[in-house]
Amino acid sequence: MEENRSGYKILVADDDPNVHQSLNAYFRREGYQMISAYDGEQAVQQARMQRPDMIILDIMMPGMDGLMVCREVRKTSNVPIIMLTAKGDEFDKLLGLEMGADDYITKPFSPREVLARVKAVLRRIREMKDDDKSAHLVISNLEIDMNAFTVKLNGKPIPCTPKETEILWTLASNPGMVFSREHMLQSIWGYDFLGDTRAVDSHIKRIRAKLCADNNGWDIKTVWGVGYRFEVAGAENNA
Amino acid sequence: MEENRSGYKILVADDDPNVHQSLNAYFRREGYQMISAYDGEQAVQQARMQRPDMIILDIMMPGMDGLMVCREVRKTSNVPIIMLTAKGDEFDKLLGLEMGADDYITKPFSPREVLARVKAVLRRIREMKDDDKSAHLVISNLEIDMNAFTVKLNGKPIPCTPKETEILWTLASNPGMVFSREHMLQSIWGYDFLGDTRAVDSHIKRIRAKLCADNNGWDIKTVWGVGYRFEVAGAENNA
DNA sequence: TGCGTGTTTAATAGTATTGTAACATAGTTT
DNA sequence: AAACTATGTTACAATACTATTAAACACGCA
Repeated sequence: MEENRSGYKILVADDDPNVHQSLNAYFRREGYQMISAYDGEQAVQQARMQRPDMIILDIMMPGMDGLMVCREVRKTSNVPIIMLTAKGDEFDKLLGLEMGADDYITKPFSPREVLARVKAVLRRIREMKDDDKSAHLVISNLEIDMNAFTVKLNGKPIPCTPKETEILWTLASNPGMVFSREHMLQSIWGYDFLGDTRAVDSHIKRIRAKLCADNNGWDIKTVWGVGYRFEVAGAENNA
Repeated sequence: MEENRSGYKILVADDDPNVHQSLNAYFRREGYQMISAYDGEQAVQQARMQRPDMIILDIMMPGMDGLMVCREVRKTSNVPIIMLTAKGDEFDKLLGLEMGADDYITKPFSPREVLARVKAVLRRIREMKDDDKSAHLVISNLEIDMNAFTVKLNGKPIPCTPKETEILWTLASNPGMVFSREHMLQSIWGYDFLGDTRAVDSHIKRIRAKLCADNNGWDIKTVWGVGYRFEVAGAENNA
C-alpha cells in the first residue's frame, strides 16, 4: 500500500528569524508543518517533544551549536538532518558528516533549493522504509511491532487482538490521514468482505478503551461522515 | 478543469518593450503563452489574476522594483521566479535569493538563454511536484487537506462538515471557475440525489459564515443564474 | 462436545449534519 | 414600476451517522 502521509513535520533551527519566515511560507504551501527553534537548546527540546520527520539545522548558533545539537539528537533518533553551513566551510562539513547529518546546504540559499533537498531526502527515506517493509513504529508513548504483533504503551505491553492491532497500525503509520471504514475493511479484512461496516466501530471502541488516554500525545479522532484519523498533539499550532 | 500543462503561462515584467518583443517570439514558438507587465504594480496584479506558471522579473523597474514584486508575490504563491539583473550586481543576487527568486539571468541576454533557463526551472519544479499527491491546497490564508479532511484559516483549524469541506475543495481547487449547483450535486452528492438544488445554497451559506472575511484575499462569489465561484483578490474582471 | 477468545451483528440512544420550507432581499425582465 | 426569478437568511424537521451495550456467532482447542 502506498505510504502517503498528509503532511510532514519539519523542525527548523536557526537564530535568524528571516530564515524561518521565508521557509515557513514555502513549507506551508507545500502542506508541510513547520516547527521553529531559535537556538540549540530549543532545537533539542523540540526534536524530543515533537518528533519531526526532518530537521534543518544551522551550524552557527549562539550557545549550543548545530554540531552539538546533531550529536545530541542522534542519541535518541535517526531523523534525517540537513545542515546549513556558511559558504566554503570545509571543516564543518566533515565534522557534520561524522555527527550524522544527511545533507548540506550552503548559505545563502533559496527557499526553493531547501524545499528540493528536503523532498529529495524524504523520498530517499520513504524508499528505504518501503524496502525494509518497516514493520515497526514508535510515536510518542505508543509502540507497534507488526512482526511480533505487539503493542506497547509507555513501554508496557498491551494485549491486543489481531484486528485491533492492524487497525491501529493502519491509522498510526499514517498520522493525520483519514481512513474510511470501507477502506479499512478492504485493506485489512480483504476484498471479499460483505458484512456491516459497523464492525470497525466495535474495534475502534475497544482500541480506545485499552489505549487512549488524555496525556498520550495522540488520539484516535472520529471524522464525522468520513472515518477515523490518528492525530498527534501539536498539529494545530502556527499562525 | 483541465490544466494546460503543455502550454505554460509565463509572465514577463520589464519596462523595456524590446525585451517583451524579443522574448515573445521565442516563447510563441515553444507553445508558451506570454503575458506582459511593464512595471511592478502591473506585475503583482497580473501574477494574482493570471496565476502564471513562471515569472520573469526585471530588478530595475520604475516604481515598485523587482525585489519588492518578488516579495509581494511570494506572500501568496510559490510560482518560480527568474530575475533579470544588471551585469555584476552581486548585492541584488543575495537579496533576491532570500526573497525567493529561483534563478538569475544577467543583462544583456540572448532569448535562447532565457528559454533554456525557463525550461530548466520548469523541469525542476515539475519533478518536485510529482512527489506529492495534490490532495492539498493553500491559497492565501486558506488551507485544505483532503487526506486529513481538514480546513485551516490563518493556520487555525476550522471545523467543517463533510459536505462543506467537499464543496469548498471543489471551488477552491479551481479558482475563477464557476460551478453550477447541478454540477456539484452530481460530483459531490452522486447521481442519485433527488432533492432541491437549494441544498447547495445552505452549505454555501454555512461555509461563508465560517470562513469568509473581508481581508482573506479570496471570496466565494455568487454568479447570478449560474452558480458559485471561488475568487482570489484582484481577479474580479475576467471571464 | 463445551469452553474461551475473538469477531460480528443487532438494537438503542444520542448527536451532528443535512435538507426543506417560508420568508426576505436582490437582481432581471417586461 | 411591477412582475418575476434567483439567491440570502433563518429556523426547524428529517436524516444520517456514531457510541455504546449486549448478545449472537465463529473458531480453535482441550
